[in-house]
Amino acid sequence: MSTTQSESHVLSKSCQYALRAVVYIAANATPSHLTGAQEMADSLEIPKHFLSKILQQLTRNQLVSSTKGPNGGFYLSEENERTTIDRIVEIMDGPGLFKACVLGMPECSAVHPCPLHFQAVDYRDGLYHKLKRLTIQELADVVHKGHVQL
Amino acid sequence: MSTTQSESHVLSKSCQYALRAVVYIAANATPSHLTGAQEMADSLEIPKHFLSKILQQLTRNQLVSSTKGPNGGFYLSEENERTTIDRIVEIMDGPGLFKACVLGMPECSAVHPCPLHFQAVDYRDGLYHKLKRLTIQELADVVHKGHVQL
DNA sequence: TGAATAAAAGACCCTTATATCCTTTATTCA
DNA sequence: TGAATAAAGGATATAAGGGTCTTTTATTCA
Ligand code: FES
Ligand code: FES
Repeated sequence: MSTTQSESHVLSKSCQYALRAVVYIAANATPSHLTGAQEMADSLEIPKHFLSKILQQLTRNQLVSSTKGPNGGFYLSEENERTTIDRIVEIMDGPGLFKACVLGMPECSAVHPCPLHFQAVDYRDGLYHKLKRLTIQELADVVHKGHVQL
Repeated sequence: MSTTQSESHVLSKSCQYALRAVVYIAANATPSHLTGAQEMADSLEIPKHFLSKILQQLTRNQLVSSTKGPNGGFYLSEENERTTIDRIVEIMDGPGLFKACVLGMPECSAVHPCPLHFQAVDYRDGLYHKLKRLTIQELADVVHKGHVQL
């Protein structure tokens, strides 16, 4: 009589880690002290090698910047700081997360709605539009002001 | 330079299938013709054996009713019809889906918010409260009136 | 009673997400 | 130059979700 529950989530773990890491970099990296993967892994309690993979993906897609070697690490260019959260989500979890039907139907629109479309769509779109306007820098500011956990 | 994207989702596939199946039963089962797993699998285009597993889980938890043998199948008792959607989601995906932090932090509250808490929480709660009040029967009615895909 | 039917149950496999390890490349500085 | 450092990259391992198959149990009805 074992009731197996598949753990579901809005954002994949990779995406959650990515967001926390980027905010961490924004809040902690300075020109004289870049943020290393090790430091981040320790501080955020994310498996180091997994974090590295994620950071690689983000740098490849130019959402964060990095330099190798001693005193190397990750940082954000001015342009990176203006990146909006939805871009990170899109890179990590793909586009379509905020487009897809909650019931997994092939189409999602008011013309071909599923039974839950009208209950779900405003929630989904609401969050999406907020993330579209929210920048890394803005999140980092919130962290600086304290009162949020990372 | 391959950018692997982990597919994420609000509801697990099992849960999506469960919801569609239950609504299908509500909309199609009659006392003289119960809904069989085969019929549902064909109509909803869900792998039959996988669907069976899911239906087993739902019947074990008394969210749907069933009888074996010829002319057997699934149906909803009056009580079943008054089940709210959130119960199904809870059985399939576990509680905590609507409680958990979007960034995966151990706590989620206004007292210990993550950087995205205030952007995400009202939408999350909004959907949750809708599903808490919405019954299977109400969804089935929408289907009967047409204009929704299943 | 027994053949047919359909759900219940359990064992098993495949794919994907998550996580770890090892090697290579770039950079610093003594 | 060369030793040390840290990211980049590739290969591999583990866990969970998704999916299939076979056997068992309950029910109907000829
Ligand atoms: S059709 Fe299902 S959410 Fe839009
Ligand atoms: S603490 Fe992250 S969503 Fe509430």
